Amino acid sequence: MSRPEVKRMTQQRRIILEELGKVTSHPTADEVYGMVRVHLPSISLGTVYRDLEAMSGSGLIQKLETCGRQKRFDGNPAPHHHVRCLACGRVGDLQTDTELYIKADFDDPGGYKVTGYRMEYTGLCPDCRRDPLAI
Amino acid sequence: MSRPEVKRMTQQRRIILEELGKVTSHPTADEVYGMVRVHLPSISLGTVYRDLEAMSGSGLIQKLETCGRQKRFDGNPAPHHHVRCLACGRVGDLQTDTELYIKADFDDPGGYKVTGYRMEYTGLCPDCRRDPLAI
DNA sequence: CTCTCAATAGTAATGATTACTGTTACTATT
DNA sequence: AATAGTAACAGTAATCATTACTATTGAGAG
Ligand SMILES: [Mn+2]
Ligand SMILES: [Mn+2]
Ligand SMILES: [Zn+2]
Ligand SMILES: [Zn+2]
Repeated sequence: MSRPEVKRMTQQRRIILEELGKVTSHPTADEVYGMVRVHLPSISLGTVYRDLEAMSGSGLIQKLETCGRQKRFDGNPAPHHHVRCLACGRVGDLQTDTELYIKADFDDPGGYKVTGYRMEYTGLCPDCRRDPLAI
Repeated sequence: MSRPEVKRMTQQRRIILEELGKVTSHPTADEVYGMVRVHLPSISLGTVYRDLEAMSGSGLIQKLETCGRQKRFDGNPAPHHHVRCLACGRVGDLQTDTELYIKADFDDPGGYKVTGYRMEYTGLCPDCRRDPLAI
């Protein structure tokens, strides 16, 4: 439960940040690895993981813990909502005007202190809409 | 993306169901394995995984895909909300009266068809409230 | 420019889950 | 009751994402 932070802006971090800024696709660590390797062929996958973790800890990017197997990352650090495609796992941005007035910060009779919530919309991405395979 | 279902109520499934009904703790597959082994020492962990998957597919139990590393299981198939402790990962039931009127089933300009949402409250469990270690 | 230690590449290890494989045991039918 | 068909089983190997380790490099403060 530690929070690594960015102390030095290395080549690796600068390029990861740059590449993440170019897309709106919320890539996985592995996908970021592929994008960055084009410009820095010797980068290690471990570095990508470590840097993504550190930069999200510092608020430069977002780590999306969508309820899939893999974590996804977002170059846009501003808070906003996301939809996850139930068929292929892709994640998209969602600008919903529906205000979420969810009563967080309350005591539950069960004894839990509720301080927040995590919300994720689900649905179908453009591609899977027209070809709805087994979901 | 297949959905295995229960066609035969075996010893293994009956006992898993029984043990899951005794607790309100939302155990992981591994914890269920421990509970069931007391009554059925020769059961295999793979069987526990398969049966939990099959019985949640059939609606006999719930699979909670809380955004932690491990899946958790709930003997209560009725829909209700959950809190996850940010310190230890434990999951509790939450009876919140706050009605969630979230506009699902709409089209996003991004092209996604939004059909639902997944919601999870976060906070601190009774134990971690009084001893707030590094979160 | 020099020094320090944060960060790196490369690789091994971990941990949860899933797949495989030969065997067992429900269930329906002769 | 014996037979057949096949769902489910135990045991084990494999997968996959992620994290840890270790010797080496380089960012950036002074
Ligand atoms: Mn986003
Ligand atoms: Mn529950
Ligand atoms: Zn899709
Ligand atoms: Zn706790």
